[in-house]
Amino acid sequence: MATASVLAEAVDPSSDRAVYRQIADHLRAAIGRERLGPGDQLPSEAQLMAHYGVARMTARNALRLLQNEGLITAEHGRGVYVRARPPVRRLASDRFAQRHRKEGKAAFTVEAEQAGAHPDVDMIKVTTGKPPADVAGLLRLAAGSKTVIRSRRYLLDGRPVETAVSYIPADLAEGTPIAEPNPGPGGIYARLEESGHVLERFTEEVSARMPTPDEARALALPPGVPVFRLVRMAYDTADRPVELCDTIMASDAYLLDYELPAR
Amino acid sequence: MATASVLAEAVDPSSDRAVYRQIADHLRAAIGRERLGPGDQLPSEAQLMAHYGVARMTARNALRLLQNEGLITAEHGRGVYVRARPPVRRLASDRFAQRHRKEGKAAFTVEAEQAGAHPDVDMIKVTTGKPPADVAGLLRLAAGSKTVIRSRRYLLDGRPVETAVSYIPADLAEGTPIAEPNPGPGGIYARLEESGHVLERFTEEVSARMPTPDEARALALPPGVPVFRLVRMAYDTADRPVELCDTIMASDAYLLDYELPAR
DNA sequence: AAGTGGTCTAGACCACTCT
DNA sequence: GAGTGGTCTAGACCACTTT
Repeated sequence: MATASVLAEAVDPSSDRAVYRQIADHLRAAIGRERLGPGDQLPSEAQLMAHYGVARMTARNALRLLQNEGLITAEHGRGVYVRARPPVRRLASDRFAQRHRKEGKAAFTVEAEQAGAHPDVDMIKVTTGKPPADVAGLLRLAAGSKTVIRSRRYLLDGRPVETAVSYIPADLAEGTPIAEPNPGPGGIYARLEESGHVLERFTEEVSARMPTPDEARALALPPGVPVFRLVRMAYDTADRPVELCDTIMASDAYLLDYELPAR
Repeated sequence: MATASVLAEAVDPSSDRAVYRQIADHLRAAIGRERLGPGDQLPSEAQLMAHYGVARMTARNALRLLQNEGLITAEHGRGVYVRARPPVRRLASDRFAQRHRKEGKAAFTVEAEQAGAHPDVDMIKVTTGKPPADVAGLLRLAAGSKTVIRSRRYLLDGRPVETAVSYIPADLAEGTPIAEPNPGPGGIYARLEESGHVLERFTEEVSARMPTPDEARALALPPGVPVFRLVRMAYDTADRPVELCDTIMASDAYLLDYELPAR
């Protein structure tokens, strides 16, 4: 029972600061000072009510605040726990370099195995159709042009960490394994290079925001965990964009590494 | 009054989905379909109560859900509004390239003016002292070594968007303008290069999470807006790390651009 | 003064988990 | 069955903004 050690203080009812914020401050401090570590159980709502002499909603508001800060997760019927940070996957800036592709594996697989984790891909769906207007523009497609659309979800040790949708111009993809659920060894980049579209560079555009309800479901995200959105474009040696990949990632599972030029 | 047009539907009390979630779904859909655009006012709590026949907490819970998704902001005494997305600053991957520095301006200033915004820096604090252990390790400092610690906050058109703390090994910085609040034209990178530490490359490590209360205050963040954390390291031509910069950025104000090698 | 959101109380019933 | 969190009601008083 973590209760006694955590709740040494009482709230100051004369303070300007709302009572539920003061309770949250106490708990946050306990987590920060590591009196409460990842996975530890917090006092129950009933214990908070008794200890601070407050109504249930006040105790709940304190907990909700911490939940939205990403510090704790509530488990129905079990209790409230300090959020256990999942192992972080470090994405190196050279992860799409040709040398990694040569070994016949896709980038996700190579990296996961290096990290000693079991990679998996599910919810694979491959179709052909007109992409959204902004995607068509970025791929410099003529009006009405179609793309192969590949969507899938990546899992690490069974935990979903990333969903991605790729758009490849139909003239590069149709009739090739790129339009099949399994694009073969090395992934679609290997196929593109085989057909003469050697890759020259990638651009990546990173943003962060809270997930939509759909995204939270697909990635099994608890409250308080934002997502990264990565929009990556692949260019061939003729500087033609040959793929746009729109990715949503659980931000607590990733650390993105980049290298910047100094000249 | 947006009310009538927005609240066409009623909740299904027999549904498994909680009533407040159903109300949130309605409002979210109205925002998504652009029946409610940025800056538009949502129905008040009283209006939601009357329309759906629910208690106040139920209406509030619906609004809180949307607030935590970053879709709306509540303004005490005024009402609840669709969040107006601030203009986004695009950070190019070559923003620290030497050629930008040559003009005698710091990276933040150059970029802001290009975007037609008024840049500002405040809360500048420069000290000398022992850095945190992880920082010392990354800078490859001997035990007990000191650094110049430069912390500041950046504003764009008056809105705080970023706080940053730089650590520069004391042997490179002490007695130079780097240890002064104003490091002179071109910023600290120009000073480092003048003293023979020509910059070769930067690494940048990007993560995202919800802000701490301190960070939310410093960046004036409403609920539902995550932060980026950028840890940048600068290396000179001898591959010595000459600076570590730890940055917290309002994620709704930034879009990070990177370029990745394909070989 | 009227309307808005912010905080708080004191209950109720429910669904889930564990023993 | 006991304990946990999830939802919901029906009130109250307050602080802030606008008219």
